[in-house]
Amino acid sequence: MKTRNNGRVTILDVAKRADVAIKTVSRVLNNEANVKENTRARVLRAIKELNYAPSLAARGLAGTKSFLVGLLYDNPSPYYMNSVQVGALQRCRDAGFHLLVEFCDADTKGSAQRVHSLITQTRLDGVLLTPPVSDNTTVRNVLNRDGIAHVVISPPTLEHGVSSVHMDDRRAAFDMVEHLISLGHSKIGFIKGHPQHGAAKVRLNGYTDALRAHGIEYNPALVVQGLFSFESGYQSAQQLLTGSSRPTAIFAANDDMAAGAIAAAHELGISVPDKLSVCGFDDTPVATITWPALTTIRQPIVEMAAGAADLLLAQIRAGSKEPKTISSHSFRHDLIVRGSTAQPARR
Amino acid sequence: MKTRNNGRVTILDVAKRADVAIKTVSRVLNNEANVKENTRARVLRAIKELNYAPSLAARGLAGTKSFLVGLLYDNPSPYYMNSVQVGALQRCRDAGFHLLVEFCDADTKGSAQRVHSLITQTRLDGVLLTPPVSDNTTVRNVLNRDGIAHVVISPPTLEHGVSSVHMDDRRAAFDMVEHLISLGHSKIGFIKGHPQHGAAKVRLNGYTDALRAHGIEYNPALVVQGLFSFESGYQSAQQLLTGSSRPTAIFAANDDMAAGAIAAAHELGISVPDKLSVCGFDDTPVATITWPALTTIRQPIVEMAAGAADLLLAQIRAGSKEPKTISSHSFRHDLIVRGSTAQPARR
DNA sequence: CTGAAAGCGCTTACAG
DNA sequence: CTGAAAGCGCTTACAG
Repeated sequence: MKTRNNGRVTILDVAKRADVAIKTVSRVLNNEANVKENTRARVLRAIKELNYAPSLAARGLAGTKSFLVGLLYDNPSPYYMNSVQVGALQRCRDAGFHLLVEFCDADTKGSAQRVHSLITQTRLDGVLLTPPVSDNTTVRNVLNRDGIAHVVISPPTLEHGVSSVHMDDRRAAFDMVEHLISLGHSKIGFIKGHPQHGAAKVRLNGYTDALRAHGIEYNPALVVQGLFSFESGYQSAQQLLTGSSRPTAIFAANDDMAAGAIAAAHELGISVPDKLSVCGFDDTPVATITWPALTTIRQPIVEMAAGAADLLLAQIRAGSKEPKTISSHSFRHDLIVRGSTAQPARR
Repeated sequence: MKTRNNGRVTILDVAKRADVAIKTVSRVLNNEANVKENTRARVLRAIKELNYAPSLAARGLAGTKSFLVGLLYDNPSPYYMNSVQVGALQRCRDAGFHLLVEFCDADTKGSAQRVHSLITQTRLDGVLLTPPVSDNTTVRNVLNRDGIAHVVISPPTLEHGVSSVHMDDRRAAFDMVEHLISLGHSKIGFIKGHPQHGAAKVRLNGYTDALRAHGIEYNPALVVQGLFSFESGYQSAQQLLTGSSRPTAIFAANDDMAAGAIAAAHELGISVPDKLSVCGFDDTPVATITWPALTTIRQPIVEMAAGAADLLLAQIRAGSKEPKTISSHSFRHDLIVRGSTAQPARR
């Protein structure tokens, strides 16, 4: 009998050594019931002695699970992405799953086709969607059609039938503006996030909510469009600070833009926080790198990603049992006050 | 004949539709020679019509390739890691490979065992090592023993028989110090990188080289230990700036620490660059977020990672043909002068 | 230039 | 509680 096996240790080697059938080894591998304690111990010993690890390809081909989870991303902030990966990776590893990172151009028409190919090729057990892919309904439709478990991280809006982890961005932005108002500010500028990112709009809503709640009239001249980048924050702040109605505080929809606003203030010789308060959103490391350090909203990204992985793994374990296990998990935000906000300068 | 196929499109469906044997479809899939143009076209059409994508698990199990590349990392800077991933991911995708991201604790004894398990489970075709995993000889030994193609990104030292991409860190640090000297500085502080990262030592060597080349005596009081983090840069700079021999310039072994040094200067009321020049290394986005923006060394991380992926994919394609194709690629650095360095203040 | 058969290393579906 | 057989969807090794 010829064989192409390159001396790799297979389930058959383990079975022989433990003097059982391969099916029994398989049972031990998959933690199935109905294995005598003694037999299980013998198999485990053989596995250890042979340094055996089962082939994912074979398991995937024969069974229903690939032990592969996909992480779809597109161009997010490096800090954000890194945190997501750390959180997701840890849970996947603990559960014996591997993480496949795939770039997913949010704009392109071809994304649906590419996600479908990815799934048929790799037989992904589940997929994690990060913003702005979270907003992409085309991709989500493909996932639904192909019956692939998925969890959306920070979806633009909460929907029935969609598993997600999220934070109350609107409330968080509200809290931040209230913080500024409580310091005595009323001319508060706002730099909006990327127009195509769902969370961006919600943060603007929180801003206007807070103004309304405190009887401050909304002034469109104080709201400018940003793109979530340092550069866009810099330009937007410049616009606000050299315009006709100069704010005493600027709230940027993320930390990078807030850092840009601080740079613009430095350049214009406007000292922060004495003459201008600046605050951001997310509490990425950027927030402590600026001078002064940023008052911001802490978003627990690592925990959220870990939570998303937990939800996904639970769905995968449940399999295709009806009803589908849809669940969402909401995370708390925190207002982090640092040196970049203070009372407005006296006249 | 019962079947467990869940209505998935397989190579057999394609073969039937194109009226050929599955072997012929396989040939087309793998771009093998010896297929009549007409036949190939017929098969390709069937593939398109059926929206067929071959199962990686089946290909991996039957053949010699898994189409999976591993990226081993441990705790690097988010910016660095993100850039590496972007560069590697793009090339892998273009070549039809998928990227498996795996955390690899550089310290732990168990890393060898875990890497071996990873390889036997997933049958990775190749592995990319990022610093500080690049320094881990235990992991590299496992890779060699298991005969897995791998490329090391920025290894601590260049070795024969190891494929790598790298930059001349020593020369780059030399250039930076020479820049400071040319501005008129002679009391130049240095903040060292993490003691366990290979590149860190090399940058220190470049610093001492430059001093020697310009007849400036090495002063140990001007060299302090950092950890590549913002916080460690902050503390190290504080130490340098409040010590007995205060430098007129500080060169930090990466941008994060340089940002920390700028923060320390701000806190002590020492203006940058008027009273103190500060410079970093890497040219991450951090370098443009600080105020003033950092003079630094640009390291082409995305290009280096893409180059590493190219080398790895070439090795994989070459297969186990002797002699092993070991090659290294050296990348050029650039000195980027921004606002954080200037002539020293006059007495 | 094309194809029929065996095999990759597991799990599924049964049987006992 | 355990096992023998079939099958997953491909590639390898041949044969023609």
